[in-house]
Amino acid sequence: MGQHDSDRSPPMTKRSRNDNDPGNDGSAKKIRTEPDSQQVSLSDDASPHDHSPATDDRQQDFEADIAKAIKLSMEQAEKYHCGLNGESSVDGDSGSPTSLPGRPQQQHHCPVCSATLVLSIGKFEQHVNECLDQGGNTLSTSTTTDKQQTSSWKQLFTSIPKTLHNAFTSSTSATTTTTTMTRTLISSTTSPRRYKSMPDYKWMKDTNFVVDAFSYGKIPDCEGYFLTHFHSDHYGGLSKSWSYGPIFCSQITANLVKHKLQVDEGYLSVLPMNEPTFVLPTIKVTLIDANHCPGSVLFVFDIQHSDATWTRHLHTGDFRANPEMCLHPLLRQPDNPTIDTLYLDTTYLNAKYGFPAQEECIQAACRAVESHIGIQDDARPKTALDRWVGQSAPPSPKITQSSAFDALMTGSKVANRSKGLLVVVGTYSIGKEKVFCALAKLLGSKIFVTQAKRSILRCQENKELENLLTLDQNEAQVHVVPLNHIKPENMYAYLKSLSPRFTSVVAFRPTGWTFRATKAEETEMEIGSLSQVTTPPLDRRLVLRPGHSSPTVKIYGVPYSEHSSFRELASFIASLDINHVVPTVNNESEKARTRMAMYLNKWGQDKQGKPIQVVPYPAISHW
DNA sequence: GCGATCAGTT
DNA sequence: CACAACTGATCGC
Repeated sequence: MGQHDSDRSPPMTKRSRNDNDPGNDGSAKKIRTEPDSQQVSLSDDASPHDHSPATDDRQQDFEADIAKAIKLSMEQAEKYHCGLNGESSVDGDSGSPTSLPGRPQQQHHCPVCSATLVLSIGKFEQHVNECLDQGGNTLSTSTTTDKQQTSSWKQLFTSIPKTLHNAFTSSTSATTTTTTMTRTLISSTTSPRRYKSMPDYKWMKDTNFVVDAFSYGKIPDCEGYFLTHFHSDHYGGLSKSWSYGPIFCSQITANLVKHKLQVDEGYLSVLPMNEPTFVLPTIKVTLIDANHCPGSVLFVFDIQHSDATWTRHLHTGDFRANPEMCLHPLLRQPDNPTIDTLYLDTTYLNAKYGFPAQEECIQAACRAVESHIGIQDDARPKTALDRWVGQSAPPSPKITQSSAFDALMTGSKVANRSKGLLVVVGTYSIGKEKVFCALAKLLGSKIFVTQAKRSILRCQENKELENLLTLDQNEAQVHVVPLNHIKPENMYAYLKSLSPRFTSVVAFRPTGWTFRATKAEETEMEIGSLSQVTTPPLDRRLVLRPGHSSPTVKIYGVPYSEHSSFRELASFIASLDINHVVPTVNNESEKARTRMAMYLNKWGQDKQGKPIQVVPYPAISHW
């Protein structure tokens, strides 16, 4: 996102950054029972959630206008910042935050009160801020003086929670809109950090818990911070100075948080896997493996109400959906309660994202390595088979023959033939372990990692994995390096540094976006019914093609994703009983939101009146 | 010098 | 160009 960095804390401020953190929208409510305004209903009583194209377009214009206006306001507010606490303003640099003299007046739409206003940008900002301050209950079009604007900013970041609380308890659709809008505006990319507020979907409904929300400072009334997994875009804001409340997560994630961020152990509350655990007298939480990265979990929240009834919500964090999850004793239908609200990882909730199962990718990577072992064999006379294998895009039946051929060779012979071949796998700090483990197994090799990487892997408490690791580059034919190191120049240099132990290198970049559905597949997915979308493709063969290829260096992208594909998301939704879905990814774009709502509504309709059963699968590990 | 954040990169 | 997630640079304190 193109962030503009025009906003710095004024030097004289006495408030700490955290004090400035608004943590505002919606944060002051008690138990939340309002439906999130962005959720999509999958239930029979599916209330249409106003996503007509016309509305969206206008909405988009509003947001764009407002984002601009807000940015300007922020800059102006910045100048006043010293006065925000009601302390005497420091004179000097503040200057006059005028309404930009010389600007023509133009028509604007206030996103809060919906009024159409003909005002200069500066005056318009004042109006919007006033509206925001009042929780959207004003229809006033009056402008404010500069001084009033100052106090209006103070209010926005200190008093809004109360305002919104009131708004929430009075529960009108207008205030719901306001809440969402407030969030949208303030968290827009043009806003300075300390004004960032938390999106609604971070609150777990019917609780005072938040999920993956560490970058908003202290969140008022928040009783617990849940962390789904250890990736920086989810733990962002966590550091050793964390003191805002208990963090609930898996053992592996807790290990990583301790090791990498030095968060005080006292704040870490490890929950067991697969075992409903009371975190409050009326709330139990179950962790289920999310199939994303080590330690990643789904959170099942079961909440008991005062009338002794229970409500269930499921937060997927980041996840790669598979049949195993839907067959989990605590999720499978019909043995378990309906999921009222599903907080869904919608990263790839778009028909253009179709990619193979992880197993298929790993197989394909293994076949690629096998083909290079063939090429490496200078001693062996060239056969027709070798010539096939040596082609850059060998037809897959011949690949199969190659695998069969290699399988016939004795272990030592394979090892000998591949001795000078180095296999490099790129990873982020955690994740993609299955890829390098499978390759190491194929080659009967250990895995080279740096010390730093080893201590990260040790957080998984997996002795089998640890025993495969080595710190000696020469001892392992499989090397794990940071993903962004895998580019041609680096690989040539790396190979040279390891000469003469290794003579060629095959490198893999496992990443989700290498692969795209064909246009035809995309169209079918786009318009297909739920059962059509969940139907697997007939041809699931995957042949990797190197993105870079020379006699000594080959680099392959592998469509190895740790997020669900479009088809898997559809399969997951089809396999469970769900009332509502709240997307947790791609929410910033109106276009994406509309698109996601469209799919979810359609699928919801397709499910009507049909019994819930797990979508047929070729293996329990994938659809 | 440390912590936080953003732009750039694959 | 898609995306997620990381690194390095830069800023403020």
